Amino acid sequence: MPAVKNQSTSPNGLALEKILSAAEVEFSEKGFDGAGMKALALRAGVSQSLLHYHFGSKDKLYEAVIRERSALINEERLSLLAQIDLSEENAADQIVQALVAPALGPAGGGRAYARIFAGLIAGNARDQALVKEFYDPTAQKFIEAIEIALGGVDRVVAAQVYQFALGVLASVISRDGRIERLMGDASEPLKDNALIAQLTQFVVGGARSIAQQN
Amino acid sequence: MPAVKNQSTSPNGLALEKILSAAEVEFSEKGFDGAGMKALALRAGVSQSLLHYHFGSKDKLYEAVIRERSALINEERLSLLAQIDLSEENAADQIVQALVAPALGPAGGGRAYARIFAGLIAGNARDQALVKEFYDPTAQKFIEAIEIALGGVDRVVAAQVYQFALGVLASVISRDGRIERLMGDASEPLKDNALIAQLTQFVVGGARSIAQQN
DNA sequence: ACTAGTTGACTGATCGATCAGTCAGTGCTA
DNA sequence: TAGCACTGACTGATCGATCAGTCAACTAGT
Repeated sequence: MPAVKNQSTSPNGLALEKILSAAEVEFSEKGFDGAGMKALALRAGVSQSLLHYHFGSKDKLYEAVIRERSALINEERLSLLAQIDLSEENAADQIVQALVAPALGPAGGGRAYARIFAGLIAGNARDQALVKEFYDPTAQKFIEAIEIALGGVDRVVAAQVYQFALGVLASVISRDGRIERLMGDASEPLKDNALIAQLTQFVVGGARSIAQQN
Repeated sequence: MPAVKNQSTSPNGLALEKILSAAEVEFSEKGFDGAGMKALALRAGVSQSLLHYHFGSKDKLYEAVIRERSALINEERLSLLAQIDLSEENAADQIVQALVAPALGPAGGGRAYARIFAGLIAGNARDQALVKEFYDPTAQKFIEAIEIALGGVDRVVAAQVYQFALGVLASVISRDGRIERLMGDASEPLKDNALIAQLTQFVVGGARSIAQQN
């Protein structure tokens, strides 16, 4: 059992990547407990044994999926965050977009992110541990930026705003057709950039509303 | 198999209620797939067979849990909503509180609600069907109220605001200790009423920000 | 008032299916 | 021939569900 090895390098056409992407879909659709190693292997087009050969256990495979996706998202988030001039007028808007866009964009793998959200909200212990390890460091950076962009608000307020913003993101990340249902007949929901713009408007508006009364 | 029968009446010390409350806890902690009928029966202090005797299947039992809890929450929400004068200045604040407070309060059974959120965000088909049946009608009423309270905004905007508000609620409903972690050392998170107040401030601020630019 | 018949709540045993995980062995490459 | 990727056959455990059957409570007939 070579454990995980082969992190992301290699020019190979190995089965590792097939497994990882199949696992991401499977876990996203069924959740950790709902997903089965047999079905997962079938989707990846490899034997079930190979999953254990490469990753050792179901838990490890799940962790590998989260690790891989979080690395992509965090990289893009921090890259966008670094380009922001926090003294600018609309710094807060840029911060929110840096937080939100990577999760919704092509590199985002919204499905895996949705899974993490689901696990968190449900209070699942496994996902909590993964979030702490893979997402907390980046979250800290964003909270510090929010402190400044909002005019030097308290850290408690900034953390609260960050939490709220994630909640709004979570509400958008699952495209389940409910919003269309609730809007009724002829209306169409916002798409992509327009949705991100409105989301940002909402979060920044809410944040400023909180900030100015504290 | 008497199916569900005994909806809520009866002065009995029957096992039905023990099963339902045990199921609510079990499903909340482990999710639908993670929860086991054996463990659930053990927690309720009855035989595993009795679960099938009363509810027929695991799916039906899950549905019964959601139905019971959603009835309580919807009742309280609609009751609070009916008391609001939509022409008042702070009608929007009252609407948000009417939406949020029942889910966080004692009658709310925040755990079960968190589960529903989790399923929705994860895109689970089963939970989507339940939400459509048990939560959509109340949601429609709230969206109509938001339309008016925000000064006659478009229905699309009102629905979007409702969705955002639910997301913020979801971010708060799971007390998993992350917010404390992100705040750092000495700080303490908001509790109960103060939290609801800040949540409301955020949502209404965000909603107004969206409304006035459309 | 006693009993036979009926019902409903509930249980222990057990079902086939499926679960994650193991292992000996095969083929390919260096 | 040594090492690596990979597979098929397999295991014990656990899953949700079904079964026949027990037991107390209630009703009806005499």
